[in-house]
Amino acid sequence: MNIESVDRGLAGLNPPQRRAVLYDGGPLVVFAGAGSGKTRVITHRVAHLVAERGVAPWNVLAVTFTNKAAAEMRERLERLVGPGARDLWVGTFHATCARLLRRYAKEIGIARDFSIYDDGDTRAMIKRVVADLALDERRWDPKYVAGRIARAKQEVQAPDAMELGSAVEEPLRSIYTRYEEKMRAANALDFGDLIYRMVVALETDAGLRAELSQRFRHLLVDEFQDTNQAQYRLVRALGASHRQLTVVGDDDQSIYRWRGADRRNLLAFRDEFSEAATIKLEQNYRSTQRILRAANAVITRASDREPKELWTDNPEGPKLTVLGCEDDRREAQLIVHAVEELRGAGRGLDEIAIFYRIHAQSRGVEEALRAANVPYRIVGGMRFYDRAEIKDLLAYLRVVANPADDVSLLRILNVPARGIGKRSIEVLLDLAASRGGGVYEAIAATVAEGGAAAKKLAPFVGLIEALRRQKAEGAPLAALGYAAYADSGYEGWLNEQDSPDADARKQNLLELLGAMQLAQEDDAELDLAGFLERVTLDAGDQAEGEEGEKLTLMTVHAAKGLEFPVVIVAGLEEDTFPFRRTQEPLDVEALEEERRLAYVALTRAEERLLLTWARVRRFFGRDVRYMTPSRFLLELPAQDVSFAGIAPTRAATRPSPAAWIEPPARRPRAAPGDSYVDRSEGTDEGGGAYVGMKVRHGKLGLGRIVRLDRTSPPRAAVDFGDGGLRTIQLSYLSPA
DNA sequence: GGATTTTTTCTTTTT
DNA sequence: GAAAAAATCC
Repeated sequence: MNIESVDRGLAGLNPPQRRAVLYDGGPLVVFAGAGSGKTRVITHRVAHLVAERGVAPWNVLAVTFTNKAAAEMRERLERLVGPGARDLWVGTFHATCARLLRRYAKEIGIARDFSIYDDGDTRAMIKRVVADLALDERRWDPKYVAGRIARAKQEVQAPDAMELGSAVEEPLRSIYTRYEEKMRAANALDFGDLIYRMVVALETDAGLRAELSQRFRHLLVDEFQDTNQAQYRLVRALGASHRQLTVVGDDDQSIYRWRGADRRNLLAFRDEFSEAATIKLEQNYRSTQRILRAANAVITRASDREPKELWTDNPEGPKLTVLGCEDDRREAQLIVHAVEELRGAGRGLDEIAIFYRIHAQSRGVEEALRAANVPYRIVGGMRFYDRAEIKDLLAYLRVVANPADDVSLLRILNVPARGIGKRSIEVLLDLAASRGGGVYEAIAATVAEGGAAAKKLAPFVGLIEALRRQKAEGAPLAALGYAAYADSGYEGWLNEQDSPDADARKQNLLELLGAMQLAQEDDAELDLAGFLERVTLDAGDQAEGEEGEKLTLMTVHAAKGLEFPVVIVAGLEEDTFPFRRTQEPLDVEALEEERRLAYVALTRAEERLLLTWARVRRFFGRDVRYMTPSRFLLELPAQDVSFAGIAPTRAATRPSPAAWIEPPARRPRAAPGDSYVDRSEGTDEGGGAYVGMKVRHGKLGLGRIVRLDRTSPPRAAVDFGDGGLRTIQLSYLSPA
């Protein structure tokens, strides 16, 4: 990573960078190409405002998208501005809004101690809503519904304004409505709410708008091409009056369309703030000529981009390497070989990063690295705070902090087991519904009434009450956490199990308690709600083990904003990168985003770039699929690339989709009731199945095959009529 | 009611 | 190949 030797003052800045730092005339748009010193411009601009123009630090708000970016910005600002940097408002959109929502809870009309629901909690809530409304969970899959509600919030659409594809989607609106009611009852906000609620509050309450515009006299937004509608409106509401707005972005690096981001916001901003000045940063300080040419070759094929030409004074550098491998295991091995070679040549492990398109690709590489004893760390992925035991303990704490938090309550009510089973929970839910209150109140009422049910519930109520008392008495965070861990019986439960798995869980929980203690030592003001907010909004990297030089593994998305001397990008195959969901066509917009993502990947590299692909890839540990090289590989400038292993030619192209479909050749030879495939044999190509054949599935009943997939094991898409179209392994089907 | 075994599904990308 | 869901056993 670059060392900033001349970070102080303006000496280290080139003319456009300097203009961006010093600009003093209202709204400013900075188009900042990859590696053009964007963060440096933002931090220097903030420092300039505070040090030279006499702006108070607490009047400056700088917004980023990721916690990583926010942390880096804060760190650099502390170096530039000194202790005053502590009073700057620097944070992600979500964290900033959460902070404001708590501070202005009263004005906005929410309770200050709200819980923040992550995707899992949100889905659990939607599941309950779908059940409440007696809708079919298969049709209204909580994950899908959550996506739709999230999108509505990104577009600032209340339930009655929700956009629907057609009338058959009408239930979505009911689900959304009911969901909002239940969230309010649970005193909970989801990720989308944090922005959405803040926007609505600002747009409807002129007083609040005036106050916050006054507070944030200068507003800077990083990665503006990744803003969605709600975030755009938030920025507008805060900045429209004083117009001291600086937005920085690069339409070529817009990679969050799926999260509602609209890269046209960058252009929309220029229209709306028509007096805005535009400054383009086009000199790249990061990469070699070759790397930049390769990246440019990929991005110039994108359509509809703001014209710009990235250039560099850096040396030509070595050629890129493209490595074709037989299969994914070999790919992982060869990557590890390359890493060891680089190490032998004097590279530190912290100078090397491996990127992949999806997290699932990490496993293979991890195995090879472990086998070779190469230390590594993974950014993102299965996060520490996603582990079941961690979420359990946090759920206890959330119930303590927010009595109305039903989702957390239901999570832990019977964990560890207290004899409160499905039936009892149903009764409690009914009781809560009929009393019109929360589940906890229903439990308390049941206990007060006495009787058989009360016997099992009373200790639980006692536990929660005791914890609440400790919290009210000002117990330190870690003490509260330990009390929840020990007194809930969780500790004893794990002790009983005496398995390696239980030991690992104990270890994780102790780590969480340690983290609580550290967090409070760091910030004495931090209360329980604040801690819970932090762990929800900043899932953090997996717990850092022992220190030391480590190789970094992450998705390309996680890599945005970072740079490494050596970058290895794995899995450059069609359908892997560019990614395509099985059976879904890759639409033009999605492909464009994959292209920008590839551009992001390539532009992370300073000196060396190794791109790998595998001809065969295994999925789900079993499926085998034949891959073809990514189109992005084929687009690289030949003079800048050296090829190793299997050559990536178009000739290696996959058989056309038609060839994938088994021709309707043989008639079924099996008698009804037989299975087509011996279930111990995963290699059978599909026996006598053919398109159009009638089949029976144990659960789904009768259906007709509409497509055969020559995967291993073979699968078929089967139309079950009312049951819908499903893709199922042939081994689960029998002739009908 | 709860624990244990088996079956089934699941893979973008993140706050 | 792991996590979630379902089925089965105690």
